[in-house]
Amino acid sequence: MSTHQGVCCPPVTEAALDLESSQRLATVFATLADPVRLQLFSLIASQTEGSCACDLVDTLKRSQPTVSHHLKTLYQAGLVERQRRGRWIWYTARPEALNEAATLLTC
Amino acid sequence: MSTHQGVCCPPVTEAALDLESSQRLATVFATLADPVRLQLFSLIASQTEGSCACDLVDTLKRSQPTVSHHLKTLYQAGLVERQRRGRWIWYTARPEALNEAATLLTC
DNA sequence: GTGTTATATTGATATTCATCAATATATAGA
DNA sequence: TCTATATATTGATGAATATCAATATAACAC
Repeated sequence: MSTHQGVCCPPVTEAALDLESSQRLATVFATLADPVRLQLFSLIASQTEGSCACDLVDTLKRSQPTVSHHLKTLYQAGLVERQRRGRWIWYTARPEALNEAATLLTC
Repeated sequence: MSTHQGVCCPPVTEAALDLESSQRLATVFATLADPVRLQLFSLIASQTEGSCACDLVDTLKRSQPTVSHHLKTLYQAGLVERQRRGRWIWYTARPEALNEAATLLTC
């Protein structure tokens, strides 16, 4: 963290972002910008043992392909990890990814 | 901030969000999810005295209506304030809004 | 008043993407 | 192998939105 006019500033306000940095950061926010996907992430993150994908369709009231699509998006953004257990796949949150995003916004 | 299984958790991971909460939070993230809009906000936030809208079109290399549209989005999301000075309108960042967003992500 | 400049709005278009049905892939059990 | 189940992928569609040209509004200078 550095300073700007004597006040501690997060990266977003410290200096103007160039287009490339903006694109990278915007991708993080875009991942959380869909309400269904955000709820999906919250569901997974609220269970320390993670969540079985088999349980998420019912809770979200979305089709299986839609849930699978959102899980893929979260995975590719580094927000969740996946682990196969037999026929099932369990997803767990990566809180580090959240911290990285928050670090961009605050000191 | 409360705890979950003995570990301090931000709201997003503390408990599963319902759909309504997810929609509200997702709106905050969606505002920052466009690279041009994020860069625009960063430009404004990096100047403590704010930025004149008249200077932003050249920097962003977008049309005047496009910049105006993004400024409106930022304003409606509470991320910036506007102030008319003669023929010009100056925009300043509201860092509180950033803190609110970050608070959702971390302890 | 007229003219000039700064910003906002309207309307149209193209792109992105959330969603689902259908299908494919993968794993376990018989 | 065959069947059943869990998850992923493909393809199509509709909705949301980023973008711009044209126009409108607002404020100053004259």
